[in-house]
Order: sequence, then structure tokens, then C-alpha cells
Amino acid sequence: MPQGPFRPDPSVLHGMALFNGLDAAGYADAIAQARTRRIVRGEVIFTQGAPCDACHALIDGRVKIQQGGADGGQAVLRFVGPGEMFGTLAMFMAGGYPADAVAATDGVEILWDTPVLRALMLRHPVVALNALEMLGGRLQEMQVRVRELSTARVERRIANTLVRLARQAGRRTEEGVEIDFPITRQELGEMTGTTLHTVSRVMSGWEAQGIVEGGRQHVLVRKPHALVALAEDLPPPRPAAPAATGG
Amino acid sequence: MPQGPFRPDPSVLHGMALFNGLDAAGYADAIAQARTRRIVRGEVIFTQGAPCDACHALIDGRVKIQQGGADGGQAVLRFVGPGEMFGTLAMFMAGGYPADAVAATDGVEILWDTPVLRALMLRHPVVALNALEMLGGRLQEMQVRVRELSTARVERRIANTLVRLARQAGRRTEEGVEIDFPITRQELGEMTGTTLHTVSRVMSGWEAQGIVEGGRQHVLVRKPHALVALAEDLPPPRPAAPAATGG
DNA sequence: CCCGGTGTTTGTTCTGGCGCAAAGTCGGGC
DNA sequence: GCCCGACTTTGCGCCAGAACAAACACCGGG
Repeated sequence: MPQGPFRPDPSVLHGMALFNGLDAAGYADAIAQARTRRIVRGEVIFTQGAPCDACHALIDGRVKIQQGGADGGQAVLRFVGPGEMFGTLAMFMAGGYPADAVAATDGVEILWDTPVLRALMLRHPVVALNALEMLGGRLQEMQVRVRELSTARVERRIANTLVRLARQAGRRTEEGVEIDFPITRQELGEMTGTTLHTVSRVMSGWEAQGIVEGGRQHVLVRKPHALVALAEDLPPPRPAAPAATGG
Repeated sequence: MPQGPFRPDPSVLHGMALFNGLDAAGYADAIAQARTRRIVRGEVIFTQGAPCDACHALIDGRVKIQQGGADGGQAVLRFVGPGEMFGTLAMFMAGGYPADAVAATDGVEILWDTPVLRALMLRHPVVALNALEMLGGRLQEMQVRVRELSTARVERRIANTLVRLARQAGRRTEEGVEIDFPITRQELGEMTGTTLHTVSRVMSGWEAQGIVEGGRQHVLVRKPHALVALAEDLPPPRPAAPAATGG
């Protein structure tokens, strides 16, 4: 059942942090100016450098945000999930979108034209404060990632990346926590600052220890606690062994 | 002439991006609730994890923002200069300050208690929008840094770091562009995700080519264009030599 | 003027992880 | 059911850059 733009159901906004604390009139205001759109897997939603005409939020699906360098090097900045906004940075900055957005799965987005959302923020300052909170959260995450890339070795970085993915996009199953969208080793590499080869090697090692299980575009975390231990570089939790501390 | 807190001169706010577009009453409002404080070199202004009671802006001096990891690894996130705000992230997030702030030089800061600034933003939405612009700019910088750390080799990263420092804190002299505050090789290393040794080696190489000149806690960029070329990994600009392209 | 501490340079060794190469596997389309 | 392309795994050699180590320069203070 393909279809074009349509008016959103008001209830979708209630899950979005951007509108926390907004009164009913405000919601109506926001809804009235929004439009929604279906997205198909692989679709390029916007590209780095393109002028920013609208601000996006994802209702359903996953969108990969990546940035390419002059030298051709790519880095995956994040995967956007339902309820999250994206393409917001360009709204406050000259120079168009700072990254590419590509749909990792089919989905639905909701969007506001830039001036509309700007006006909305001036009319309802609480929305601006919510936006600050969101951007602040992302900034903090990026700072942590900068530190991580600066100081941690590859294995720990991959572990951290998987831990974050599991938290953000993990589906609990009886086998463990499963990343709920298709992701390649290449993409994991571009999220951690390494190559797909190293990601594959490291994950193979973990698989041999029963910590994770990999498949084609698929990752299952069997022992989340062990992964966290790796991410924090704690000594692996020995079942029972009062190992000497000195040394 | 040591002294304690004092009422700020209203003119200092006019240079600050946060108050762009604010009317006179708004300025008065902002000024009335602010206080200023002298800072001495080496002073710790706040530490990672400490509860955030106030939001800071620097009137004069330089402040280093750094984040430490559980493993002891440190990363320098940025150096704050006059007119810039810092400690703002904590205002929008639980968990206190996400990083340490240490004065790199003597200086003066102006600060607002967190609830005061929050209220100010609700009263004057344009301030919130300005804050979004600031945070957006920082987020974008961090994203670029993540990509850089993910994809670029050490030499290029150091070049980029110096280029950014020269732009942000460069003083034009007849010899070139001079970083206008004391900075150690260690700190440059922590800004680029490498060791002070590697920074020293790389800079020695550049010094031999006349691109930069180093001193104790001091850097002078003699050939900014050459540094930019390194940062972008362009082939070094040959004065005149149609060198063969083939390997 | 000497002295100690802090910061810098430089050498040597060692290794994590990248580049290259090739084979293997999976899934979807025809 | 087969084939093709996309994705993944694994081996191997190498090198950028870290770790270790030591000497050296500079600055401020006594």
C-alpha cells in the first residue's frame, strides 16, 4: 500500500522529547504544520552539504547518519531510531546538512519546514529548551566518543559501540540482546574508527567465547555483562578465583 | 590587585553570541543576575561529575576543558576563549559537569546560576535559540573530530588541531601566526589522540621544513598554508616542478 | 648563580591493527 | 534450484605509532 504525504496522527508527537511539557494548544500547533512521509530502505533522505529545508523526526524505522571526509573516509555518527530527531543541526547553522542520512530500514518520518519549527520555538520556549536538552545529550555522547577514540584500543571501542547499540536498538530475546536492524561489519567499523576486517576478527574472538553471535548484517549479544566488562576493560569476571592483586 | 566577586560592566555582554538580538531590557535582565570572578592560571573551575550550580562564560583568559576516562586516559575537548561559554552542557543534563575546566591562563569569568539562566531563556526565547546555535556549532565540531579521529592518521590530525588552534587563538605576527596561550606537547597530544612524543617528533619534522616553530609551551605557525595543505593531505605545494605523477 | 622541576627532544624496541589477498557463505532474484 | 553479488572470514606481512628510556633545555625561585 504505497502512499504519499499524509497528515500525521496527533498521538505520535506525545512520545517525542521535543514536545515534553507542551500544552494541548501547542501540540495542535505543532501537528498542524507537520507532514509525514514514508521511507524505503536504502533511500537517501538528505546529503551532506545540501541546503536544509526541513527538520526531521523518525516515527518508525532506522536511519544511518554518516559523514564523509574530503579524503573519502567515512564515519558513521549514529543510527536514529523511532522518536528521535535528525537533520536538526542544519537548522541552526549555515552550510546545509553536516552529514548524510540514509534509511537503514523502511520507515516513516515526520517533518517540519525549518522556519516553521523556528517560529514554533519562539512561540513555545519550552520546545527550544527541549531541543537544547536533546542537542546537549548528543554533544555529550560525541564528547565521550572523542575521548574513546583518543584513548581506547580497538577492542574496547568495538565493545562500547555494541553496548551502546544494544541499549539503543536492542531487542531482548531468550538468547540475549539482539540488534534490531541490519548492520554490516563495515558500518560497525565506521562507527568505531576501524576496518571491517578488524571488526570481524574481534567479533570472531568474542563468538568463540560465547559473548556474541554474528550473522550476515546481524548481531546478537549473548552475554551483555561480559561485553560491558570489555568496554570498561575490567578483568573478565572470574567465577571463583582469589587472584593475587600484587604484580 | 586581588578582589572578589564584582558587578559586571554591561558592555561585556554585547560581544557574546548568547545575547544576540536581545533588547535592552533583556540585557539589563541578564546583567542584573550575573556575577563575575577572577581566575588564576591552573585553577580548577569545575570538575567532571560535580553538580552544576552555574553556567559560565569567559570574559578574558583561556580555559581548558578536558574529560578523563575510567581507565585514566585524558582527552582535551577544547580550549575556551574570551566571549565563549562553558559548563553549559551540565545545565541541560543530569549527572553534573561532563568534563573538567582548568584555567590555562589568568582570566575573568562571568556566571549565572542555572535556574536563573533557564528562566531567562523562558522569558527571552531568542536567548534559547542562540544557545541552540552555540551548542549546534559545538556538536558539529565534535562530529568532525570524531570523523577525523576515525579516519585520519596522526600527522594530519595534529595539523588539523594546529590549524583550528591558530584560527581560534592565533595572534598574527610578522613571523607567522602564534598560539596566544601556553600549551604543552602533552596537551596537543591529548587534543589529537596521540602521545606527547609523537607530537614532538611530528613538529620537529615540520620545524625542519620551516612550517612551524616550537618552544616551551609555545607554538608559532610560520607557514599556515602549508599546514592547511597537510591537514587536507594535499600534495605539498611545489613552487615549480611538474613532477611525474606515475609511481 | 645554582638547583630542581617541568617540559621537550630523540633513540630504540615492539606490537596493534591496517593493507592486501583470497576464499568462503549467505540470501535474493531469475 | 542455480547463480550472482554482497557480505564475511581468515591468513600474512608490514608499518605507523605507542611504550620505554634517557638525555637535554628552559624557567623560576632561593
